[in-house]
Amino acid sequence: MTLGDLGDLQPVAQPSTAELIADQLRSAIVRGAIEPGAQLGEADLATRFAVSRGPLREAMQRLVSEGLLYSIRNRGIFVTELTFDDVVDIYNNRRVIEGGALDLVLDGRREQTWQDLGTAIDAMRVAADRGDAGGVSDGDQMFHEILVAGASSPRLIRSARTLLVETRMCLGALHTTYPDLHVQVDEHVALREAIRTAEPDVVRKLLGEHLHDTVDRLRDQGLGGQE
Amino acid sequence: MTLGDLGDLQPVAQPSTAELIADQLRSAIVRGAIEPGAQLGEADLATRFAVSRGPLREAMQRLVSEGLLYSIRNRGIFVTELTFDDVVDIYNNRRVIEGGALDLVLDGRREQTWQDLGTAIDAMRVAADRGDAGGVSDGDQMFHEILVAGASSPRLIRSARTLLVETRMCLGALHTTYPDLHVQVDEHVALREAIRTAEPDVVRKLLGEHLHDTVDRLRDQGLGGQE
DNA sequence: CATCGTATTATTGTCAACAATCCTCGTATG
DNA sequence: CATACGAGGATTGTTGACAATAATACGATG
Repeated sequence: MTLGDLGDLQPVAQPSTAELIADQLRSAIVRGAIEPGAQLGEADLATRFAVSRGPLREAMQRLVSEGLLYSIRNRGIFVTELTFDDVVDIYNNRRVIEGGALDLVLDGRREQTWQDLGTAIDAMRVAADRGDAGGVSDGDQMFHEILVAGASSPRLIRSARTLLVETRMCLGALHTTYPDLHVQVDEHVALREAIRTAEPDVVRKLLGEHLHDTVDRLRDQGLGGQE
Repeated sequence: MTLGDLGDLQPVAQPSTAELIADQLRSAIVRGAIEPGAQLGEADLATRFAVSRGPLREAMQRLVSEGLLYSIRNRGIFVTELTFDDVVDIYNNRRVIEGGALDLVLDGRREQTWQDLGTAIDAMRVAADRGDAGGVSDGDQMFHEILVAGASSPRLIRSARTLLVETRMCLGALHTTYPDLHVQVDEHVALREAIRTAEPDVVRKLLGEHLHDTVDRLRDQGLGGQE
């Protein structure tokens, strides 16, 4: 008995409980539901997730190795609080990672990536039109995620993911950094067009400035000296 | 009661048990003591580490999030096996990460980093003189770790660590890739000198080629098509 | 003989109880 | 009054036992 054409079906991935809890926790932290510096009481959280402390602890260990949490022995696990130095480091890393991804994209997948980025642009525009700052921020993240995905490098994608999570962490602290939402959209539109047509050096520079601008805005608006 | 000058003492870090076990496991995997694809039996490992299954599972979750292990629900946790595509991806990422670190180093810490790299060079030379391939490999890793440390970016350092671990994983599979150990040393010496004196573009290019060479050697020697 | 169904066994997933550590608050003492 | 000491409570660290799932081997059936 031979099988017919079933399309490209992929193996079902049954995520472990630890992974599920880790995802929940991560989004809770990003959303700001748990504020930086706060301790994650095991008993409390365990009942909240309706699981025992065992799986919860496993999940927390994952986030520790991602750098979202830190643990002090016999005291507990806490949400990492980002200093301004961290913000700088995060954006430095984003420049490195996304810049590296960009190089790979420009080396043969420009058109495809340009097309994929359309989804994010559309989402941003719609959100901006109705003044939905959160939606624009979502679109922003989507844009950069798609950009990195264009490099089709599993490791770059993972690095970018954690960096984007950290980005949202500091953004969450001071809600929307752009004066006008449409400015944010336009910046990404320009970047997208450059990816299709401009010289590599130019695109690269544009991305660098785009990320540099954000860190400047963050410095001006919120955390001046140090956290 | 005021305290006198105690030097720059830093907070004592009592690592959690999970972290300790994770370190042990990581080195065991890198060393090749556990071969890729192998399942990590919990009961067996737990007795081996003289702990219960709880802490062990926590440690394994860390390595899962690092990508060294992967877990299949209700089946177990396994050591990830690197395909040739992974090798390419690892070296692409190393180019990105170490290249990014290099940019930061060249931007104001050239002399200092050049000096720091001396340690690694010395270690490599000594090892090469007595034909100790493993020692040279250690020095190689140290070199790249110091290089990235020069950028003093916690996140770049962590990314680089993970990548170096993965590098050693595939290297471990086919023991020493250099025809002559001294060639390997000389390549690093050239790179180090360039970091002190050469134009940024040149240094960057040199590093890129250095990493590219390695992947070529790996393709020639061991894994041709896939896996 | 190949295939399907089933019992067995081993391994993972989960939990609740116990031990160890730390924080807090009250008390004693100089 | 400030400090040191100690009891109590709460939280984390660890363990062993139990439940659930999947791999294996064996026998039944077409």
